[in-house]
Amino acid sequence: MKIIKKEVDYAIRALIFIYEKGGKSSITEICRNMNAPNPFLRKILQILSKNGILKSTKGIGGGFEFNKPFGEITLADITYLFTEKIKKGSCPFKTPICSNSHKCKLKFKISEIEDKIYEQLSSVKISDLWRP
Amino acid sequence: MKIIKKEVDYAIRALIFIYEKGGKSSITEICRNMNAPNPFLRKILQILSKNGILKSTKGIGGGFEFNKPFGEITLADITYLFTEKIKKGSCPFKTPICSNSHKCKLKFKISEIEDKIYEQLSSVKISDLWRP
DNA sequence: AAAAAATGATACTATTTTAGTATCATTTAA
DNA sequence: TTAAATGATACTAAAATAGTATCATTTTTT
Ligand code: FES
Ligand code: FES
Repeated sequence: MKIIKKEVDYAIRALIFIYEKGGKSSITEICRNMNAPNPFLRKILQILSKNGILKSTKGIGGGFEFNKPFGEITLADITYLFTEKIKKGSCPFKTPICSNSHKCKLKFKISEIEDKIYEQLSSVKISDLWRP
Repeated sequence: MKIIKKEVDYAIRALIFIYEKGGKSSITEICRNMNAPNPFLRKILQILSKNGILKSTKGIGGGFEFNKPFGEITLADITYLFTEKIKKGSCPFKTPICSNSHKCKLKFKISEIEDKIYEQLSSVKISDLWRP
């Protein structure tokens, strides 16, 4: 089971790099220092920007900086942006198995499972990964 | 996040069908009654057979039957057969993030997460899905 | 005003994983 | 001996993930 996508991986490294740089950096600079493809990382940081984790400034001297304290960002915050969440109470099968889908316990179990995943991911801060 | 793969989906339906048929059935018969492609289901049930959930008999009148009581088979038992498990203590990132990977907490958190997933899936029996 | 250096938006392509097919071999009952 | 089943395995198709390309917009510097 793959829990961390490539996008989340890059996003986290980029955040750590920006933090090390004193809180602000540009795609070009980040990519020079970590092994990520420039346009891909750009797409990723744009998503972090649109979702309030970073904020961006255009033009010369611009780049990305934190919009939320580094120490408060969790793995869940990042993962959430790149993975589709299961709708509560929707059947995980292509066509429902249960004859009385109304009484089905699995549907809720499945979203409980997802909740647990996020609960765990929420307990890990990006700053916990940085030089532990 | 997708938790139930197509193979798991088909496997569960097939098990329920076999159970309804009195404990034994053949691929041809199962496929006539549920909407799964014959050679794909065959590959799936072969895996259940090799892993002690079903047992098979060849030749005319042959087919698949339970090797383990229907009521004891859990969603975890089936999922387990079709998804690669994370190795305990392996870094979830392409290249490790932590400078001192020895002290890394995330590595273990990630396998804890997987354990929780299986814990939840273990609590759902296939028979729970059958006409709940 | 113009050029340069940054991000924003978005459509396209490649790679990998998941899903499904085809085929030949083996077993067993009629 | 043939038909009806599974075993093994290599191949192909579809979907999801990963990555590229390009043009637009903003901002600073000259
Ligand atoms: S209705 Fe889908 S598993 Fe119960
Ligand atoms: S060593 Fe990989 S996240 Fe810590």
